[in-house]
Amino acid sequence: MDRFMEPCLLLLIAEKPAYGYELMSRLQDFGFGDDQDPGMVYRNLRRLENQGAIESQWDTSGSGPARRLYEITPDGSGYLRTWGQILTRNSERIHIFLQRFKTLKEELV
Amino acid sequence: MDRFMEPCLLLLIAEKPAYGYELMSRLQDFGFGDDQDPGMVYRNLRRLENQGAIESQWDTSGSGPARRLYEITPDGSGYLRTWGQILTRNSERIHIFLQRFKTLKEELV
DNA sequence: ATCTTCTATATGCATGCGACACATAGAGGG
DNA sequence: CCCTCTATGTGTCGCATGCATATAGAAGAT
Repeated sequence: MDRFMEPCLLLLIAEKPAYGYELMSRLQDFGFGDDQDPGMVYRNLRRLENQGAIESQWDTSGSGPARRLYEITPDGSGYLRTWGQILTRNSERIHIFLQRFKTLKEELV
Repeated sequence: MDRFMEPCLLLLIAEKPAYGYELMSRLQDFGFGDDQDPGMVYRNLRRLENQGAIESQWDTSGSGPARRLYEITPDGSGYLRTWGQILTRNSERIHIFLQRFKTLKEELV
């Protein structure tokens, strides 16, 4: 899956502003492992912020170390819609493959 | 799409032995561009052959430059089945994303 | 008091794929 | 003789991923 984490993070943040550490576990909804590498998550968040898709502010309230609260921007909503189109297309391509693969297997019977 | 060309080439060759140049255009079935980069195709074929998934023999009959005829091996059939599982799973993950994305959009109305 | 664990964010490095350009070469037609 | 089509490759660069590692606050255990 190519950069699949990016649209998932965008969607999760669009649903509800969130922290990086929290997003790490919420990514499991989309089939990411529960042992998800933190590095990937934070790097993706950093890139999205550099692109202007999300914005963050430090949150020092609550216990434990300071954490960044991420929110989606209007630009980010646009990126998310684009990702929706890309993934719809990818889903169609995979579907074509799987259909043809299934046909091939049946012919071998 | 991550390495999506590899299973597509395997499937096409499994359906019928083929030449690289021919496969370049047949890849369009799976949404690859008609201006497909030859480099990627030949590198993928080379890798598959190194992995033992396919075998080739030079074909000097016919007009034009010599060409390699690729055929799938038993190992290659195994790889193809594995790819089928991987892509089924990826398709499910994308489906989850698209469903949730759709839900989010509807809530915004 | 100190040690470990949990929360939370971040960097360093190696590897490998993809995108683009470029190279080589046989065969046929104008 | 040049151009185009067929056919198979290599060179290079950027970037994403995977794995390890660093930093640090806070809470609970001994």
